[in-house]
Amino acid sequence: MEETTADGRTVTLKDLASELGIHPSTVSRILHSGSEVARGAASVATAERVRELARKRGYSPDPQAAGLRTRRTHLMGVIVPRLSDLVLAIMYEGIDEAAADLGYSTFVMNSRDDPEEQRRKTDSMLARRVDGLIIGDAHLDSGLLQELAARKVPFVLMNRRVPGFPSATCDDVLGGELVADHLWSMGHRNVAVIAGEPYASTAVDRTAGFVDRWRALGGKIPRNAVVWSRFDTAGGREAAETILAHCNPRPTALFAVNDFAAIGAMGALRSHGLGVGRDVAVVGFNDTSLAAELPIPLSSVRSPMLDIGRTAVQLLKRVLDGREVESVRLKPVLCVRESSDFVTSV
Amino acid sequence: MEETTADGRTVTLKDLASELGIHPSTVSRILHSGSEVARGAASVATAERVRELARKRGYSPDPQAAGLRTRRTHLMGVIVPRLSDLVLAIMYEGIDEAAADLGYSTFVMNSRDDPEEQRRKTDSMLARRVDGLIIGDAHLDSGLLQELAARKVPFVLMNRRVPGFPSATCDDVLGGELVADHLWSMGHRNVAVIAGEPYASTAVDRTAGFVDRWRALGGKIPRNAVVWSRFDTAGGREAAETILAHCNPRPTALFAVNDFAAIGAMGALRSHGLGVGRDVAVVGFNDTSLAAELPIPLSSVRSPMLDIGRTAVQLLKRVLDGREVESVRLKPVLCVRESSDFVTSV
DNA sequence: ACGACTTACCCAAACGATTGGGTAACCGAA
DNA sequence: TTCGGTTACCCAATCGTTTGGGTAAGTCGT
Repeated sequence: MEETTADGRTVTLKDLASELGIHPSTVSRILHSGSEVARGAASVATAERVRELARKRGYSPDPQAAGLRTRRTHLMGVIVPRLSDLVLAIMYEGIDEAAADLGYSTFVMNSRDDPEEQRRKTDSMLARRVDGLIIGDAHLDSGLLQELAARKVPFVLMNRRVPGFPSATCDDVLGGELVADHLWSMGHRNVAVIAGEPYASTAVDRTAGFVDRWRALGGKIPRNAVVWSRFDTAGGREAAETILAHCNPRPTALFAVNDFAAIGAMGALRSHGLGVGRDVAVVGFNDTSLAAELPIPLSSVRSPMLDIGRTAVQLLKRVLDGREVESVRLKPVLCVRESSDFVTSV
Repeated sequence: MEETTADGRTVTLKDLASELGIHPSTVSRILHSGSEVARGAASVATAERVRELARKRGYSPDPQAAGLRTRRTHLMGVIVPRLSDLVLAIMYEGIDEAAADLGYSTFVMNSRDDPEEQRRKTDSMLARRVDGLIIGDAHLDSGLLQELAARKVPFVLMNRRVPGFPSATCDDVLGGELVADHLWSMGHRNVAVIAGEPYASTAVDRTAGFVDRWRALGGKIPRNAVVWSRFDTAGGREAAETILAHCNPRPTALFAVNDFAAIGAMGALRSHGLGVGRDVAVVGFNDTSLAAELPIPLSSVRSPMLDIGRTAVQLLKRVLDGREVESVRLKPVLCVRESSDFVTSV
């Protein structure tokens, strides 16, 4: 409601207090705590009058003033590589929802995966006095996290993990293993991986899970069959071109650690006259809403993106409450579709 | 940098002042205004000493305290249907960037296009004391905007417009016209429109632009060839199914007011054994990064999403400065690709 | 030598909420 | 009667900045 007084100002505690002829602190105590502190602070009758008036005048506390006094803003800062990455956008929706449930609001900023920008945005968040940070763009090789920890900034990681820090992620290793099992069982023996950016644990873990399981099954993966790439469509296309140019014999299956890269790869295959889901199998990761809707539906590892976001919020809340936290790895599920649903013979 | 004092608190104006043996207000005046107010407030030498110490101690002003005093938060609230809609995510990137340039931070919230939720999020933003709102989910039939205007809340619209309020949008009517011209010139005479949600000006304007121009060219569009739908892939698929089921003769071209709906439509066509870009032309809208990368590249109207976001910020800034604002409609460009790049005969 | 300016500061009151520490009034028990 | 304990409040300081209004000291003009 957020009403204003006759003269246009927003309603304050003092307004309520003077209208009822009681002291602002009493009003604060009544409105502040559900009932615990209120009990003992005022009579039931007064409490009711206060609450009634607050509702009537549409009082809403000023978070600036409260924050100034209490030194907490009830704000969580979220840093992601880019919100136009569907995966991060969905995680953010989970965050937004879970944070609202806990009475927190969230700030998001894009770092474009640029270390310089990560620093700037982090500082910008801290200048805004966020209570804590959810970092969705952690690089495995960056010192930023150590610094933050040294400065005792409360934070948790999301999406990507870094050993030694609490994080909410998908079990990416397992995801890679699921794909290895699937492709192996469909008869593929000659595969390649579009591996993503080597600074991101998502890329590294998915690739490692796949490669290690593949070898455990008795398969071989030559060094040049693992191609690091950007996470977007163009990156996937380029990686696929590289694979087609250098791998001999040509792989019968591609695992891209990201749906967008997979879509790019499908485009490249098609340009080379290869039938996706017939000549070459393609499997992506994340099962974004597009995967199932593509002209040739894309097999993909479904990661619980909303839950990852929600979990990150819960972890950060625990950190803010000074409790112990442990990293959470949520289980993915493989969704097999037309793009890899054919048996090939050795 | 955001440093802390020996005892772990963050550095305040008072800390700087007492270390230099001057009054906090003097420090404030020096740090506050670039040079205008500083001139006359302190000697050049003192000013330099203050700035030097501020840098050394990593002083950053507390926005809570400043906001409490000045009654402005330097916060812009942004409300979008959903950030997982790539179009809105990109506009938000434009906002984020432009707002940062002006010294503002932004809050985003998802309303899921639900009127109830729009109210809740708006209130939540105002409770946070944002200086103004950028509304990206305006419904043509909602009273919310009138209420906000009556309450003198500073706001501008983005993405969707509503007559009577300032907005930053794509010239959607023009976009629709471009598609009509294109399809007509390729020889199509029998077309259908996947029109989107009727409460969104984007959908209405694009459809109107297309239909009006089509008729102006001498074409006909039966009533059942315009199908309202959701904006996502599934919505596009359903709408295409409806069109295929009810339109006789079958259209040779489909215009979807949104790339995702277009992708869904391509899926539906394919399931019916129709070749996109051979039997049926498909044109989408927004030219999201996917359009060009699809197995069959999708023709699409490119809308300047980043600029729309940036413009919205500039408009809101003008409103906050108490200046006059006029709505801005940015020009789109048609990108023709394989999905509609064939000539058909009548 | 006197007033008028200017320079370079200081003072104190806000902004709105929170919170540790009162205290007056009343009740019941010893 | 006195004391302890409640109940139902009030008081005042505090968070970190900002800002309107001082004022003492120095400069300049006459």
